[in-house]
Amino acid sequence: MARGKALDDNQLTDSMYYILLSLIEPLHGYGIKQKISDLSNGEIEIGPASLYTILKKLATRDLIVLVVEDGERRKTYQISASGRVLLKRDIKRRIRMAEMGKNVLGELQGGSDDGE
Amino acid sequence: MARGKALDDNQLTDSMYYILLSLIEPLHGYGIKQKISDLSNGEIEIGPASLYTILKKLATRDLIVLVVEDGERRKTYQISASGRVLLKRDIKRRIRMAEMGKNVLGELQGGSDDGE
DNA sequence: ATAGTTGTATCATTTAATGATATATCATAT
DNA sequence: ATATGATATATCATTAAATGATACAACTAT
Repeated sequence: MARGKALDDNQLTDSMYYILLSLIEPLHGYGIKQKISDLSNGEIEIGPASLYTILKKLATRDLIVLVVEDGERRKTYQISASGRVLLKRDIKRRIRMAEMGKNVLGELQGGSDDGE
Repeated sequence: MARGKALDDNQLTDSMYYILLSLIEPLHGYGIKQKISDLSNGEIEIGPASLYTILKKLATRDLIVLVVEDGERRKTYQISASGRVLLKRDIKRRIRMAEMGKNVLGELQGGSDDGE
């Protein structure tokens, strides 16, 4: 996605989505990386560049807040109230998109091919 | 999304997803624009720059094929077999992502707040 | 004829994400 | 003690995706 669509349109990129989901509970950067890997069965691996870049961006937008439990070494974040609202909205958007896909495909194919 | 992740990882960006969905039936560029607006209840509007850029990219990747029914003025495309496979895979991916979101949120909230 | 819609196309720009790289701490085995 | 690997954060330059702006032509209805 480009051109600031992500937040201008109140949409989340996949990476932001995963990170916000991970921050439902307080967690620090490296923990997020691991949680995302967990949640996705190792399917998604987010590197440090993406992680800390996005973390900073989300904090600037007040979608997450710094909790700073561990003083120095770790920076613990958590999703904010507005972040939670945006996240829920995005889950619904994603459901709508997937349903749309199933409908369009379902309309002209009984089944089979790649398996439903 | 950046760094060629979209197709290297066999993932579709939102825009590519919408366009591929529209091309389940043969359609030309401008028709795609309208169909996407239709499918999304006017929620998504894709401009010419995005549309023709992505169309070209999808054709290069053989995810869509040029049908050229209308000789000159219109260029009619349709999704290819491999495009259909990729599309189905992506629908499943999107379902998984949304389910993941619902689960994470569901785990620690009875309901309410922004609605289910 | 002229205004609006249909239709395709490209260029420069903006944003997002990543690879590479750097640095420091902590735990554990040798 | 010290070397190795995991934990932890951070930035820079680069690559890729999407878009705004713009251009141009044909068709349609007034």
